Amino acid sequence: MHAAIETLDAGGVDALTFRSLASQLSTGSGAIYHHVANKEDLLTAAADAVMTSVLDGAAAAAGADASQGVRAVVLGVFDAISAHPWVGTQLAAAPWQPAVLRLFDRVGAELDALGVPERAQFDAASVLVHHVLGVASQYDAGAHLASAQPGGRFDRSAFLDGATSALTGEVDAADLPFLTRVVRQLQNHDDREQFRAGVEIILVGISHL
Amino acid sequence: MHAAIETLDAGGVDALTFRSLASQLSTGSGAIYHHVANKEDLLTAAADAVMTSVLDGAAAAAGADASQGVRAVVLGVFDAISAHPWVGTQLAAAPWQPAVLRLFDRVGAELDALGVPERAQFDAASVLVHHVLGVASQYDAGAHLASAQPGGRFDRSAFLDGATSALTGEVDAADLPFLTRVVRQLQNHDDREQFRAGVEIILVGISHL
DNA sequence: ACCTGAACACCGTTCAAGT
DNA sequence: ACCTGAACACCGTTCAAGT
Repeated sequence: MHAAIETLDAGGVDALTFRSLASQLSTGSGAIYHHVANKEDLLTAAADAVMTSVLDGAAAAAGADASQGVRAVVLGVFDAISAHPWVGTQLAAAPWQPAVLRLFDRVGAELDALGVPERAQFDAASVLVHHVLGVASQYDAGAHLASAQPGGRFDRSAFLDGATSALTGEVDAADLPFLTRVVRQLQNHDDREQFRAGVEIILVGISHL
Repeated sequence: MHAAIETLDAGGVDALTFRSLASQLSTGSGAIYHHVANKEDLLTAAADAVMTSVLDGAAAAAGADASQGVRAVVLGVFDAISAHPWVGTQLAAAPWQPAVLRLFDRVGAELDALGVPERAQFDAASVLVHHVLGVASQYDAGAHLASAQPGGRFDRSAFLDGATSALTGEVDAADLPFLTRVVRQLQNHDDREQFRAGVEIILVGISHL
């Protein structure tokens, strides 16, 4: 499992094959099936291991301030995904996998400590978790944009630079009037700041429940 | 493209191979590469086609009421994902693909019509889009749970039924105190209602910007 | 009991050869 | 110019054979 996470960190999901993992562990590829049921299981377990360690770390960072607890948890997960982009992909790939459940549970506990009414806790936790997952799913944009791009993708740097063609491939900037207009205020855009702003919007909404 | 969407609707992503698509079109597998660059491109284009048609449909449904515009768009996308689960997977799989950009742009336009201050529109649209994507990424749970499950997944029906083991595989219900406690109020839980509740929470937060 | 690694049944993708 | 479909380079997964 440790070895799998190393490979994933180094080369992403494509780099992790049963053959590569077997040779790294100096064993046969079939031997891995004695420890996991299949590849999906392997990725699920790897993501769960990362999430468990992140949530433990977030506990320490939050300290005694209940109002900062949710923020610490959720930003901790964001930072983990920045460091291990494959985790973001994996969280969004398999529904209700252990890593997501742990996150959900922890967010719910923090909301409880924050004094959110009991009947509203599930909905509230749900929005925060979905926000994290939504951001996570889009997060490896950087990694993808850094390499050569197939058609149909958004080139954010080109967009932000105000290049004539904001989009590569089949989508025309003229079809996206809002993004074209709003992009000017985003010259020094920071993914983490935007994630945080989203969390604050949601927390305001939750505080009115 | 039409043929690809049919195959995806019928059998999901696994059913769509270059060979199956080629035989359905009575051509050679290599011929498809004259129309798309690769498989990712094919899925991106298929999801974009669905999203474009959904957003056009949502325009009609919204009518003249500006305050219902965002809701109509976002619920329309949710319903489309219910009908075509592979779209949810695809939206969360490739970052900033055309389908996501169209959704983002449209949500932004609706927020503008709703009177959200200009400097707040990007953050606001971003939260709503991420919420949709987060929900989308978890949505094909039903499809997966219907079939035989490998370890490590959340069995929601078992959870909701209060079965002794809420989780299959390596995660223990005792590690999830919040979910274990809150699950009782979810006996007649409705995914669409919960999605809607999340949207309302976010809209309240946005209205305070 | 557990590991080995060749073999199987697939993929996506390419490309010489056809039309 | 466009299509064909066999061939290539991989996968995940299985399983008889070893230890």
